Amino acid sequence: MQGKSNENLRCDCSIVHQDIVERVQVKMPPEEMLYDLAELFKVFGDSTRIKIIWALFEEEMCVCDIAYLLNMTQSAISHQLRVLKQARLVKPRRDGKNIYYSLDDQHIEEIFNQGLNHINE
Amino acid sequence: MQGKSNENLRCDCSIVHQDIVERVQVKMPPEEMLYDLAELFKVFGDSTRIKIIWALFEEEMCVCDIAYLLNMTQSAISHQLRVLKQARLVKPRRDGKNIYYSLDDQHIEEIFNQGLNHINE
DNA sequence: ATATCAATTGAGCATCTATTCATATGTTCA
DNA sequence: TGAACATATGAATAGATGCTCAATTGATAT
Repeated sequence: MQGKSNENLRCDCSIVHQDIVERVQVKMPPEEMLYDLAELFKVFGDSTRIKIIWALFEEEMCVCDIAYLLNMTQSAISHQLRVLKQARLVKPRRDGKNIYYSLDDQHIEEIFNQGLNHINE
Repeated sequence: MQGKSNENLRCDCSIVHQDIVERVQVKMPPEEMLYDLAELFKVFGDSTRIKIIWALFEEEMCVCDIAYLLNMTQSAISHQLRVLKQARLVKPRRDGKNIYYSLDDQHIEEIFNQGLNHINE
């Protein structure tokens, strides 16, 4: 009988492979890092944002252009750009009345390509 | 005056950079592909699933072990494994009463590494 | 100043999601 | 066969999320 000694654990299994768990445990990155990673992927986990990013692979665009391209309201796009901006994935540049957005990260394209590799295999 | 000719568009801007939009438009991958990509990242966009995957980087584990490692109920883990299984990211192997899960994809680690590059820059 | 236009912002709402709880399935062993 | 255990599954629920609508901010030009 191993596991769940006196600690308040939520797993109710009676037998745990203690050796395996401990080996894995020491390899796990800090909680916060894994949380941040999930937050980043959450940003990628929406097709509107994916489309925006993909469009910006090509060249910078203003909010209005993106809304037109995706046939969505400018408000919806603006909300999504805020999410992308907070994740440091895009950056704005003002030019008169327009605000042009461009990609602010070099890793995105590689991440997307690997994602497509998974989908297409 | 460009844009929104007779089509039923949702963008209410009066001036759209038609040339830019058209150039980007032809470069955009098919809608379905972008949707699938978002679906994949959605799976990565949860810290519980991130933790499960990271644990499985090390070695295969049974449901019970994962629950113990992450201090969560076995039911919660099982639900999440189902999501990962449907996304073809993990695969099960039965051994007696236990079901051992392991990673079913080579691209995941690269995707995660690029994600961490973004976070740590 | 005032009108106009692009973009942002906040509230409201419908939808989705992760977990919990209870129950079912499937395997082993006596 | 039946008891014990590991896992899966379905319903219920609280919290998150993406869009809409209305109002606001900020810039330009007359």
